[in-house]
Amino acid sequence: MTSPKNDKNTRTTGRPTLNEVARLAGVSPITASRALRGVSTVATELVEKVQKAALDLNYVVNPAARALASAQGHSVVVLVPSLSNLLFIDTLEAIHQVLRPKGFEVLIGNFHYSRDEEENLLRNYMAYQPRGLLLTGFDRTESSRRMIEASNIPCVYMMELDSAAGLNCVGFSQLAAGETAAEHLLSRGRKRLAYIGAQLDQRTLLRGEGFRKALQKVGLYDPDLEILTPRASSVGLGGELFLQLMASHPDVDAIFFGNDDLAQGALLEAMRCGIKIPQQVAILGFNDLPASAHMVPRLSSISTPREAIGRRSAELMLTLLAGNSVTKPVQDMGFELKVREST
Amino acid sequence: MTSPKNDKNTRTTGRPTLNEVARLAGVSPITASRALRGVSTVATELVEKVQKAALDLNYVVNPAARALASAQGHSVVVLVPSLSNLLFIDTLEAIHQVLRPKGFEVLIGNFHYSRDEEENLLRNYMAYQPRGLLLTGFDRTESSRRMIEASNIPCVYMMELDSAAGLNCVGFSQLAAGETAAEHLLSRGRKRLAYIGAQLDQRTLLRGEGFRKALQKVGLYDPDLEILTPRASSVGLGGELFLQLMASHPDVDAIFFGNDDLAQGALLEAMRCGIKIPQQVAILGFNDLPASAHMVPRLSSISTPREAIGRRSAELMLTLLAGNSVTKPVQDMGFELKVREST
DNA sequence: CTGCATCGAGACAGCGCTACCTTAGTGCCT
DNA sequence: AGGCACTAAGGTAGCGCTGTCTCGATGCAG
Repeated sequence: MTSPKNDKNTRTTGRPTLNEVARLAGVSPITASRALRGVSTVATELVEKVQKAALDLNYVVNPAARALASAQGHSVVVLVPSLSNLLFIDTLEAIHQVLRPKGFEVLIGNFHYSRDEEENLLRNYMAYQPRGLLLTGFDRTESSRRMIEASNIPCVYMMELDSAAGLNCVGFSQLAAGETAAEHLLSRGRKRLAYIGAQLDQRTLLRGEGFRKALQKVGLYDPDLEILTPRASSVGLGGELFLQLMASHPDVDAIFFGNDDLAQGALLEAMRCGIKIPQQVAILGFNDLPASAHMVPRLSSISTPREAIGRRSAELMLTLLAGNSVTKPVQDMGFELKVREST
Repeated sequence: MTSPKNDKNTRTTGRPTLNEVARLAGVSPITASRALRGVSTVATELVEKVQKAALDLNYVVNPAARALASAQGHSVVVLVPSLSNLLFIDTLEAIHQVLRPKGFEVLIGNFHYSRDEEENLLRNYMAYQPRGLLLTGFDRTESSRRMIEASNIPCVYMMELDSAAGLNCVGFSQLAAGETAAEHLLSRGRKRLAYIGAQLDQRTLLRGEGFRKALQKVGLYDPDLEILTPRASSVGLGGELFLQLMASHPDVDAIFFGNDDLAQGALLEAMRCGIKIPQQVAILGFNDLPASAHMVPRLSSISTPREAIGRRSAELMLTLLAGNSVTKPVQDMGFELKVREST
């Protein structure tokens, strides 16, 4: 409508191009390109002129052309194992918050806790020539690993720590979290401690391992008091497994759940059958989901820095992309035990 | 490592190109292009040869080059108002499930219930020349509307229905849902019915309006029994508003909450202060979140077809993109009242 | 006043793919 | 048998942008 030249040529986008910006600013296209990208070798005066021209024309770069010309996309790929629990949403949100203002497109892939699906996503997203990869944990197929290696794309691993391999990672020690859980329950004088975990990803297993080790140290570990299932974590499942455990082992006096939704389900089921929490059984959750503090009784939990991990990972990625050296490749964001009524 | 030619030219991606595929298949690049895109004018025999060559070389198209040459991206933009409650996750997941196998990239934008932010996202994503837009609801800025109009990009509106404007939309009647809520509570013999809504987006307001109309019809509407707050919906907030309402209007005997997390918070708070649900107050939620069926007492709720809306919206988009005519632009996916213990 | 290093700006070419037009090949009608 | 419509494949030329090289302008030492 408002466009003055209504060419019949359909191959153009119709949107203003860098050439037009350059013409309006009275400089060469190259200079306009550099000015808009903030390349330092352009005179301040020209930069301003170009920026004004771009604004006037309502110019936005064509990412496809840019990617093609520079053989590099302007995106960062984030792969998470799940979206359907809230865990990774906070992290994703924080990543967006950091990366978008810097002009990076965030491509989200959900691999549903499947290594093969992650490999597939990785293969597909590589076509976009992303500038960076933000991955969850270290557990992946050999092919995935090779692809990452071969691509030479900077990579940050989230959620777990692994100081050995010299990778960039931002997270907390899942092992230590499990230990802390056990120590807290032990400090309450409990003797028969159980661990219930679902959705057996690497992190859930590590937590369980930490928990087990702490119990073994004081000679209170009983393998019968460990329920691990690959089923997806949910409130309903938590209630179910809780009842199952209480039926088979009525003497249990404390349970650590691998995720808060499981623990919440247990609290609700306990209320339904009149099991007193924490008098008969202490219940400890993990992740400190928003509802946990409001449960009856209020659920003790280990709060995880999901938002901070996302933010820090993204910032670390920016550092890597800027080519700056990374002083601390392994960033332990810690966790916090929230003691409430259920323990 | 395995690459035979290690050119010093850094501008290339290093990945195999269509030209190499064509050469290996013994056809021209353009034929290879057509073969891989499934253009029908290529002989079956050649298509097979090209596909084999592509497979052998592990060829993946360069999306940037494709987008540049065809002046069209291969992405579909989805804009949702929030990720932090689970509502839109199911929908997004379903959209992915439909669109990714067809080769479309799904670009997700979260506009945090802000019209301005939506406009911003829209403007940014337009640069990617998306093939389609999946938007939430009809409430947006005039600029956004114009941008959508001017872009000429097919658009599907999710979550609400609007038969008047001739737009493609997939959802359910928020108004009818509010009415159903009121009718259900009235059928339980309740006389003092309240509505508590947070995060006042268009849909929450419409639900409230339906609820109000149904009450007005039977002369039981009392504006004092309506709490609306722009604060974000959460379990904690639900408990808070519930207490506030019970303090100011102890005679309330039924509450419809605009979202399940609010209702869950109310149930928990009620238990804490010994308010009997549903004897003293009936509580009805909305969206039927996973935990609701496990609350104590089990929460009655209106179940919304979030997954189906996503799937159907994506399918509708595929129809539009294929250039096929749409027989039913307005698709009512309905909702379902789940009667449980809390009413 | 000349020569050299330094720096800012432009010319050129090409990234990998596809739209458009052209050409070669097929069968079918007159 | 010749001409025609039609189909299948290829040639050509860009899409909009940026890497690389080149060139002119500037500043300073000799």
